[in-house]
Amino acid sequence: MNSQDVILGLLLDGPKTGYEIKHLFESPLSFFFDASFGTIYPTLGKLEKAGYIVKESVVQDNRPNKNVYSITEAGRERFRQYLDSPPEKEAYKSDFMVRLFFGEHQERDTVAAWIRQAIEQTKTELHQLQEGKAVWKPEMSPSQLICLNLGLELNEVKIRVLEEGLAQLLSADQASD
Amino acid sequence: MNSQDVILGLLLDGPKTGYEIKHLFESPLSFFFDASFGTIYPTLGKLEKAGYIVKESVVQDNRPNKNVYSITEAGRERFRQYLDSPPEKEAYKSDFMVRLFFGEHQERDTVAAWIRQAIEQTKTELHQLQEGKAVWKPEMSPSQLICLNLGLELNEVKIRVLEEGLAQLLSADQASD
DNA sequence: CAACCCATGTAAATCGTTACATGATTTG
DNA sequence: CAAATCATGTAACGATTTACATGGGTTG
Repeated sequence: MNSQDVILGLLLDGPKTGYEIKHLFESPLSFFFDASFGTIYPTLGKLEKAGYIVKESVVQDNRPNKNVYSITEAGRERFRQYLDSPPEKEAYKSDFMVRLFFGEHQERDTVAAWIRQAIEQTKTELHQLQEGKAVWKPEMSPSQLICLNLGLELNEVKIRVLEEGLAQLLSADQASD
Repeated sequence: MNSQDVILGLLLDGPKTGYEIKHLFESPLSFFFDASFGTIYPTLGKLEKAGYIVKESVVQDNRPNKNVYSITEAGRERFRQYLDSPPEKEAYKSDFMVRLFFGEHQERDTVAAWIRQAIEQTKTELHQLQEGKAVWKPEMSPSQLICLNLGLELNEVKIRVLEEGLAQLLSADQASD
């Protein structure tokens, strides 16, 4: 899976500009995949050259002109091929967790501060997802709802496990208190 | 955070070869970060050139010679700088979830099959982590235990949410039955 | 004797981020 | 009038994966 596959998937729903695609990454999808303009525009170029999408230039008044891309039959076929390929292994890459993994080399209070900060940040993200759910829910497919729910619950468990871990860390050894 | 930071962190505990480092990625750490030989060896080379680690060649009988790397004071300082830098955003990149996100364009039974497979795979990973926990637990630091617990619980929720989602998906519309 | 473990490395290819570059219009 | 929105793109750089390349020793 790469940006080509995801962008083709997004275009299944209808023609879009690169700018609009970027905005679609501010949905539950962003929890599992994200792309910047620096990826989106070159990818659209590649997909067009390969014949998977076609560009239509739209001249606008009072706005910059835009390029609207539509998926072709070749593009749909390419997307089907992606779905036929074996799914890649999941990768939960977490800088914070790596730091925590090396926590034994730090002061207990330093690690505790890291964890508290991670909890706060996760709570913020959870609230954003919860607000997002209220907004997006009506237009989401059942499948997408599962994605959103997973994002929500993953954050909830993370908060719970970190809170429990913090408590254990602080009770385990009282040396510096 | 990149492989340099993680490898320095691993060497805080004592000198290691590239081969041994690779094996350390078969621990709870692999849940949050992984690296292949193609990353490890060039990274060790860079770290050595930068003076963050030093190499000692060890000649062995009946085995290929090995290069044992130790962290230097400059390396420890570099690791401290990494810890002082702001943690990067987490990235839960999931091919399966992306596919699920586009599930509305597939047959309901196809999506259900995807979900069932994901549940099975997650259960397998969960069991492996549980077995690993029994093995590693005695030698793990409190911080590392939090990492492991998070890995465990994240998998558990994922299974629960997918099972619930599957049930809803199948009950929501009975059209094809 | 096949398979696996030990052990190190290189090269090509792919992929992606960040920063740069531009510029009109609308909104507070 | 500053900031945000709309809108597209390029270039440099960095990171990583996969495959290739080698080869002796041990174990079942």
